[in-house]
Amino acid sequence: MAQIKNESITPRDVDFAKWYTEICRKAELMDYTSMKGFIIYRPYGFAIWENIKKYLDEKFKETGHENVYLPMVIKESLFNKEKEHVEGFAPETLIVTIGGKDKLDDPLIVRPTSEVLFCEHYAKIINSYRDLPKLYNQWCSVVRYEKTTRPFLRGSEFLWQEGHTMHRTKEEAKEEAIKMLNIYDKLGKDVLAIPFIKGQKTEKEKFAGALETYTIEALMHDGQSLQAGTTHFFGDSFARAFDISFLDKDGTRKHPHQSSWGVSTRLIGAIIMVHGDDNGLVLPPPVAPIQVVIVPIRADIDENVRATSKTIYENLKSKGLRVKLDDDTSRSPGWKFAEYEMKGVPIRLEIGPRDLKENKLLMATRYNDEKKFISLDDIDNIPSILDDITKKMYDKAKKFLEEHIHFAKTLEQFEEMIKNGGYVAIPYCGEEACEKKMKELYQVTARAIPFDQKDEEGICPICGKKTHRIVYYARAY
RNA sequence: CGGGGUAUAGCGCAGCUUGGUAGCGCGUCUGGUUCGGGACCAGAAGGUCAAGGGUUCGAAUCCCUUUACUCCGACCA
Repeated sequence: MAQIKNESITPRDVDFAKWYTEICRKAELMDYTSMKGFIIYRPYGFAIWENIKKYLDEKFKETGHENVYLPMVIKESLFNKEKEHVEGFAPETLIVTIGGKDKLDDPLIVRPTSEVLFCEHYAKIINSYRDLPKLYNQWCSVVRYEKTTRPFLRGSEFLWQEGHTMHRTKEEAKEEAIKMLNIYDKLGKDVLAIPFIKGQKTEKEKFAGALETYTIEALMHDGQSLQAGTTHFFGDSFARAFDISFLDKDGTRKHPHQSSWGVSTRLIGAIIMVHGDDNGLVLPPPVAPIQVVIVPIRADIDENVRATSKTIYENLKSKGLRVKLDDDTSRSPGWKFAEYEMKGVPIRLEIGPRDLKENKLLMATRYNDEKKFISLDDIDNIPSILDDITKKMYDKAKKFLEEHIHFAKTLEQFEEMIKNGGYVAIPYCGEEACEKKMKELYQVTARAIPFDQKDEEGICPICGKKTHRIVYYARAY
């Protein structure tokens, strides 16, 4: 159990929301601007995003995707082509109506997502089965004019990647959506140390215009669920609306099938709320802008401390680690300890004259708040210690997740179980009316129909219909 | 978009009820002593009191409008 060392931050269990925003600011991840919902990603926060981006970009390329860049505005008449899509996004679009001094006849919508732009382009470049699949991805920002905003979780503008792909067959497009969901899941395990629930969205919760939406849901420390990423299978509805077709091998003209998928800077919010504690941020090593910080003690008077710190710094750097040597003697060690804990640096090495005489130094690990002596030779093991930290953080989060999944057969059981937060599963009849009822009764939404479920007969506790599926409900961000 | 709360120095706040010279703590800068869990002393800098309007001889303070943040709902990555 981490003892509270930093008195300047609101404890997590006292006021989770306040704790969250304090971390965002005090760990120097972001700052507000005078435009509602538009935030500044400060270097430390942006670096986390860059690390996520780097991992994903490699994975995308490994799986045959190409990066492109499309315009940030979409003219209204183009946007209006796919009915469901428009209805889904219309309430939160930001629209440019003036260019120079002239009022625009066809206003420009600042992209809330780029499906229609991709479709307009695909219509021109897809003519033959040989042109398929098209596997495009775009790194950009999108604008959704939100009514209530929170740093990283919900803003008027956020950074993301959006993959948009076109395929010859329905099966292939659907397979793509599942494949990318699995890449996100792997990102969670390898990079974010966050276990996800993988599943399908209900009719009510799926993306505007999609046939099926798949989701990764993460459980925050306060028991609420966060939709961390989604992938969509569109079928050929957009292709029909945008008149995209190709001549297949058999000589007939067909509409290609489409997928899209995205994760956003919301993942930073997930990292904060899954791993953070009362001393601040706790970063999994793969995303940490600083993985190891070296704090020399009495470096001003001790040549050995100074030289050894430098040697260790160079050594770790040569291993490809992101390491910082903080030899600023105008700050006390105590100040530095608190500072790097607030910033969630996974490993801190304290190098002082006393220990150095015995050829050892202190290693503090952030995620479990432990300090132990290691020998100078152990420095070479730090890369594997960092890997281990990622695994342990994942295991810890997974245990928390598993402890917060329950199964209810009746509404009475549901009511009792949902009080403690987390997910409560009930038999899923598929009726939207039942979902709405659940929301009215318990302020919960259907988060996912998990892929991983037993084929057991159950009865929807709302309408009484028989079913073989279950759905997870939770309060959500 | 509905209901509440907030806005005074970089951060946290007092001052407002009862209008009359802009305050405190932390941080910042300088010098010195310090340095193994947010050190100490001395000195200094830093503010159109969110913005706009009104009342008044005079407004941080009273009135109106707008904006942002925040919490609770409705809507969503």
